[in-house]
Amino acid sequence: MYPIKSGPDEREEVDAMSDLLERLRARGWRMTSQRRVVAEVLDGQHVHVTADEVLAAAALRLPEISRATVYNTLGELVSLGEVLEVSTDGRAKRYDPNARNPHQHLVCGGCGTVRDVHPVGDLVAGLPEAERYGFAVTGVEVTYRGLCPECAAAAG
Amino acid sequence: MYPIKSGPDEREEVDAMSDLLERLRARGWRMTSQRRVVAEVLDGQHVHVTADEVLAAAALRLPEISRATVYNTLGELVSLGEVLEVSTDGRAKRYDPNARNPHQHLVCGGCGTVRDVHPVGDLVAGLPEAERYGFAVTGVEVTYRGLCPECAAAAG
DNA sequence: TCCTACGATGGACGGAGTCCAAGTCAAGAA
DNA sequence: TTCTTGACTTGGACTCCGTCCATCGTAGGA
Repeated sequence: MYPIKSGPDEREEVDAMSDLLERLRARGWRMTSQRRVVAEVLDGQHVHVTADEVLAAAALRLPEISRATVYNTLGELVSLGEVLEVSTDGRAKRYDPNARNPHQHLVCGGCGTVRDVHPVGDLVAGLPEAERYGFAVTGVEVTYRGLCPECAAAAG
Repeated sequence: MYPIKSGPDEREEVDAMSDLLERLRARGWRMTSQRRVVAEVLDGQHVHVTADEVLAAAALRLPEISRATVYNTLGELVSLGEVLEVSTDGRAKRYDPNARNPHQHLVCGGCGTVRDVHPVGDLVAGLPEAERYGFAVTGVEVTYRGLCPECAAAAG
């Protein structure tokens, strides 16, 4: 029913998947085929996908899945902390399945590609006390901007 | 024709304004009443406004101004480097007239207030070469997240 | 003053996301 | 196994943000 390719890496992925599905079930998620497919699509991704891309990928397995369901499910995964929402360009939000591993983003101004990166040093510490205006600073999001090798080459 | 109020503070603002208008004229801007009004609206702002807020404020002075004109003018101001485009949430872009002074943003997770802040150190340098994946990194945007004193107090 | 190319207009359009009423079904209870 | 029920899904309408385009208007140079 689900055209899951098999291969040498498959076992590990399926196990990671079960972890995610188990965590979701443990938090009281009613496990529907739609939610399972959305979770699986995200879990297999190593890039940051848009809701539309999730919908397209999910529809390959479950053609009748609706846009509203995809948005609902993504929203729930975000509020459960399993997925990060990233809006790098003011256009479509992207979803980052790598939420359990703290990281920042490197975005290509040409093609929009987003890569996870890991800067060194304490980023929050870079903001002096005098610049905090009494805020309790709890986190920081960093987006590095540039051109990927392909776009840089195309730009001459 | 232009219902510009006059008052004790008016002189200073008009001078700063003339600077901006002069810069724009020097860059070959054809000075229309619409562009003048949009530039004036932005220049008077110390907060980060949406295109819609700019339109509303501009329409007070020039009721027949169109949305397309406001977007065009904002786009030009951005590409001239006079105004920064900021998208802190995935919703409407905001425009930051403080473009001539490099800065980052501190956002309150409670009320959404955005403050300009000035972190110390070279932020781009925090990204190791090995983490750049061949990208030509040209800039960095940092958003510090936290709670402002009021929201922190309200949260207990 | 006249010309003309640049800019403004406003309405249509498109993408992203939300909302809602009606139908469906997962999973616990009996 | 078969209810039962309320959480979930559907799809279409809707909103919001922004862009496009044909047409009209006008700033500013000749």
